[in-house]
Amino acid sequence: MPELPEVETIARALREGAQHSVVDSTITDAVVLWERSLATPTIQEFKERIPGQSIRSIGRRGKYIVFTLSSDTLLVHLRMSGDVRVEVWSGSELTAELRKHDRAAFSLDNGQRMVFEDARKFGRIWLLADPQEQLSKLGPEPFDQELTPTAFHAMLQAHKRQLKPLLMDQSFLAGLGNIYTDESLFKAKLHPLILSNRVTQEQAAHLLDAIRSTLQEGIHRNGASIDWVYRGGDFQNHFYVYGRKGEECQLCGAPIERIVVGQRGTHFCPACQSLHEQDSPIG
DNA sequence: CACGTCACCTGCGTGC
DNA sequence: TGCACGCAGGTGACGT
Repeated sequence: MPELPEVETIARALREGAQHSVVDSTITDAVVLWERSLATPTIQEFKERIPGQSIRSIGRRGKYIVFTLSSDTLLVHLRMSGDVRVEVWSGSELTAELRKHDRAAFSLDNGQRMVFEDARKFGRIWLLADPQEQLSKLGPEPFDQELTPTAFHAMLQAHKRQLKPLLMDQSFLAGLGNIYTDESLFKAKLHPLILSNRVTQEQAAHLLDAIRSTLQEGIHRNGASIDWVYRGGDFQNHFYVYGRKGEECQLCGAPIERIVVGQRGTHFCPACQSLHEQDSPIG
């Protein structure tokens, strides 16, 4: 479950905790069950450095969950199918009663264990002395106060790229994925293939508003839960275009179209999000 | 610089 | 039922 609102929801759950927060607990041991889930360092070094470090805080940057530990920073990226759960742990073998898709587990000194599960094995974990090693590659947070409509317009002007792939580029803006990009573009009434440098100041302001309100609603609804990747979110019941190919646009009644952009299914209303000649890659 | 393609993975729904 | 196929919330490495 991996766009900004889902990651934010998971980070919040870990921070606030249904039973006990994992914040302020100390990690006593770690086990990695799928080697490639650990991006860095080596498993051996990981197992040496982790024990004894306490979890000082849990945050989010882009789609990364950021665990600030006493000495290092633990980053978790869920990619397509990752999730992090916390459960009561008897204190027996750390690998006891783990599930089929569990890729790493951390025992805590508060009677719980934290488990990274990831069916598709695309997710990654980093243990870094300096998290900026990874995070500095990211563009601004969508809710950053310094990201003004004018600044956003300037960012769009600085590129000549199709709007949707640009918005999904994490070095341009951090946090949007396939679903929230489609929903944001619909709300802003912008075609996914418009060239970024053709977006006007006014359109850029509307787009920034649309991105923020869409993400905000996603967070408010605890993210979206789709297929077998479920986390209790509700936003999937409020999509305007995503997964609605052939259904009537809720604003104008035209059938929602699905095209492929950058290998990703892309959903939009051809009437509300028209590709005017002056905006088109050709025109 | 921008874009297309493939790779990394497993699971699920659909249609024959 | 079996099986092939297409699809899936992401990203990174390549080639053009």
